[in-house]
Amino acid sequence: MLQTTIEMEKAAVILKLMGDKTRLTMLKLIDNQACCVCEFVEIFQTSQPSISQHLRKLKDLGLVNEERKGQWIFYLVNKNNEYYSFIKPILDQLPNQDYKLNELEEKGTRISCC
Amino acid sequence: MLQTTIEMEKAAVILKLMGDKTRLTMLKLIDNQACCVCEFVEIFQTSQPSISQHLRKLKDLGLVNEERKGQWIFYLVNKNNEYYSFIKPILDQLPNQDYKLNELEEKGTRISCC
DNA sequence: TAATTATATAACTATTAGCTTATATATTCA
DNA sequence: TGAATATATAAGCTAATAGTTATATAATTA
Repeated sequence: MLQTTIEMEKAAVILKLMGDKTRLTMLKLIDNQACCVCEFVEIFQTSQPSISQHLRKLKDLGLVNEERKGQWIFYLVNKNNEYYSFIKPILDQLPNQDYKLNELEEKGTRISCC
Repeated sequence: MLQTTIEMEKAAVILKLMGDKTRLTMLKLIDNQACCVCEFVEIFQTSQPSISQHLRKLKDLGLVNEERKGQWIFYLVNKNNEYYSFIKPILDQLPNQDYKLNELEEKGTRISCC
């Protein structure tokens, strides 16, 4: 078969991280477009440290990249990560979450990255 | 797109369940062939209640089916479950675990279901 | 340069999850 | 029917996880 294979251990770690609604939604969102911490705070209506801690876990596994743009730090799914091919088919089955960003856009609280 | 879609909430619950090495390996094994509790106990070298509790969680979500054959209860991935199409592509990326059953076969501890 | 804004991190707390031990139930077999 | 085998479940313990509060760092702006 042409299927890629991943060690069970690693797969379980990744799936556990994805098995959290906040992190899963984050990944789905930033598979398309970069988002900064303060946007996540508004989208998920939770505290900034909570968001940062979720992002930290995703970053530690290499699933996301961060990029500072001035005072903001933008996060984006790391498509070069060796496990991207594992998570991509999962993300593709999830409902699009872009409406969450559109809501920010309408409220004028979207941070447009240059 | 022709992609199936699943609610975020449900997806997160399923991924969390799959994010455990024991349960993930179980699912991969019984995607092909039925296994009974005592086989899992031997494969994972853990206690019977622990195995039963893992299976219980998978069963509660409808991911697996059980079928009694005499004194044994065999478990199998439920391919009729509405979320099977969600988990199948994940399982397909995992390395085949059948060698674990082959080991039982050699040791003579495989329970052959009629 | 001081105040403000964005983010990260550390410490603490509460909740959850997994395992163990003990026990109950169901089936088989002598 | 009584003993043995297979499985489930409940209760309790411990470890892991997620969130909160407090604080530190970095960049921006007045």
